[in-house]
Amino acid sequence: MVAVRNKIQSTAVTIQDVAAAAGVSTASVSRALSGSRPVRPETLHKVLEATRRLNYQVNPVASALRGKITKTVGMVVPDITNPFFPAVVKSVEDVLHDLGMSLFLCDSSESPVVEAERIAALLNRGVDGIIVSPVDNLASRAAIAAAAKRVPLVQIDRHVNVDSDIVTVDHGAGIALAIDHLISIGADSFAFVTTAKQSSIANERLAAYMRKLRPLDRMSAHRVLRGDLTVEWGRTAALKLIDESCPRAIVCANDLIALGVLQALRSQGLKVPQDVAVTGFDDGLLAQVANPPLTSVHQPLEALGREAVRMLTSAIEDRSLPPRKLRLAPSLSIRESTVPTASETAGLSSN
Amino acid sequence: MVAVRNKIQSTAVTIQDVAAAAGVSTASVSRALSGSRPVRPETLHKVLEATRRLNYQVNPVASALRGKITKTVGMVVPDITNPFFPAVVKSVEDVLHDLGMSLFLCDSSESPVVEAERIAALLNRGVDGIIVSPVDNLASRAAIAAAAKRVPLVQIDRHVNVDSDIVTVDHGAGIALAIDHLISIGADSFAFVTTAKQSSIANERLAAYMRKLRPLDRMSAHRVLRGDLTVEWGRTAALKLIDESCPRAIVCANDLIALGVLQALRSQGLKVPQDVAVTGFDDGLLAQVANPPLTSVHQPLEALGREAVRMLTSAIEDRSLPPRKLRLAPSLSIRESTVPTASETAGLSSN
DNA sequence: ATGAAAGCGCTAACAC
DNA sequence: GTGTTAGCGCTTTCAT
Repeated sequence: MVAVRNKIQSTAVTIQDVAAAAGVSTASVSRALSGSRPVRPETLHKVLEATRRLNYQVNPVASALRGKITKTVGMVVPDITNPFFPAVVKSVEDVLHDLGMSLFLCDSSESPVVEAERIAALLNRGVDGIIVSPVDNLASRAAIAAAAKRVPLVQIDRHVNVDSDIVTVDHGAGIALAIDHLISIGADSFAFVTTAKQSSIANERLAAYMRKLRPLDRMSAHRVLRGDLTVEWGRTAALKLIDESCPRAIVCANDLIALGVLQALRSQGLKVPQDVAVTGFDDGLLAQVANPPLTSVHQPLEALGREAVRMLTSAIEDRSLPPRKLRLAPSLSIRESTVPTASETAGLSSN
Repeated sequence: MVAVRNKIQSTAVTIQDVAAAAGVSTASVSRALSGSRPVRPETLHKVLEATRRLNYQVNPVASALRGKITKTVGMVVPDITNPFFPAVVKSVEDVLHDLGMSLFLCDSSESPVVEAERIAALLNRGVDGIIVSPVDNLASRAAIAAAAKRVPLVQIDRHVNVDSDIVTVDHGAGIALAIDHLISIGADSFAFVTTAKQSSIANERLAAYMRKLRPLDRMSAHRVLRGDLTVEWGRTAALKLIDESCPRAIVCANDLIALGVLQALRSQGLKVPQDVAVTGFDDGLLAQVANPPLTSVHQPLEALGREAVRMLTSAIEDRSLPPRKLRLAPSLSIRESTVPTASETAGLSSN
């Protein structure tokens, strides 16, 4: 006997059923359940009772068609495979569900074209708002500007030059934290390994690196290697540095790069942090699983997602709100890769 | 002048507008666009032209209310933060969008209760199908069985004992691959570090480990450490092994554990793979960023997602299809952590 | 505070 | 092959 699925099309209970059971009109049921207008306590009670008894659930599709809000939010990330994003997505999904909303997740695969398609699809679906981390400073602009005209939109982490809500951390301050720490453990020569792509965050991080180091060591301030935000580039860049004038500290633009750097240093027999100290940026899962564990600029991933949703929902409720910009403070998670060698000796040991 | 958003509520163009513009009925427009019934080439042409000219897009909400399909799929994963899942999600989202469908993503936070809530929410939203990776062998069963009765459902990776479609890899074969490789490079004593939780995949992996090793070395066959699927447990377990009788090879139930093991071995001054060889399972991002790079049983993550969608959509189209079970073949990605020491010497060097 | 009734935009019968 | 029409289940006037 072959199992056949879905024999029983559980006939959904409608608002009409509830109205009948409660002995009131469908309008009253709707009002009682949504609270859109006051109802007599007695009516409320009858409705609630019938609702519970019949196990009624509002049909969100019908509600959306009539009411013009879908209780859905779309999120577009450049690459869900980069561990930075799942952490944010998790937080977004969590908060959203507590508000009775659902999340359409889209991955733009780092392509502005795909990104524009996804945004268009979300708008077409009638999402109440969009959270997006734009792929490219320039190429993403048009689609995001257009979307922001139609629905509330918040840019998260990265952002293009569009008048919308923005939630991000202070990347410049993060880089400064990393450098201050490296200096405090005695590092006196530096390099910065980053991406060649132009994004708001890459630019901020680079500017902060140069600003901080210029007064200290012009050589270090200009020791900047540009590739992309990948492990491979981290490896390549580190090998270059080792070949040339290897600095005592390598500041990396994200954790992926930092892990590549760690691999390369190890493969060349260099000890971390004794020979070279390394810092990452993001401080997600990767920093914790690194070997040795990686000191990294911590981004409050959960807060980033939570605040993005908070901004979005407030903008959904009141569309006349002016765009706001939230800049969270980063911190530094100090781990083995830059642990001070001893309490009194401030220098990096060189054995 | 403060910017105010969404002044222009771009009045959506409806099927009526297209019908008027094309000089046909709304029914013809619907038929022409959906292909649900044949229309005269001339009609088709007029409709298409008007559609393009007005930039018409079908309203998915209205379509869903009337047509009983929403073109949405729900996916529930236990923890989007585990790099295994983002890779699968990416593939699912990608394929889905090519089919004109959208993805509701939910994270159950490894909780059967949350999982049940999310599944209920998805059903209430009228998703056409569900892809789920169940949290717990027993506790997830009820909600999944109930959902599978209402809509097509495919279990991915992990699965509970419910008559539904299933897509997974052959975990037993994967473990066998890892052990065979370790033997081929001369390992003669083993340990298995895994989770204590009961899941279909954990059980399969463990059974395969014991089955394979029993004939070779009963001592090794029973050297099994159970904790959970985390880096922390990997570290703890490795330290235990080092304390007691450290084997020459450590087989890990996933990459997270393997990374913890690598950290612990390094912290104790043991060299990988010279002193101890290590293998992981999943072979996602983590295996590549590991230091040293980790030999790992490769799961075809992209294929897993793609096949899950394929199964789901075919079940959506024909609900009378019997449940199917797809078991993909794993492979082994050999990296530095178990690289043979030399072509002729089969043994692990011990210096 | 409540009910009756009019649609939201679309698709599926049902006629022709 | 095409048009007409009746809703899908809900929210919201408009009366009362």
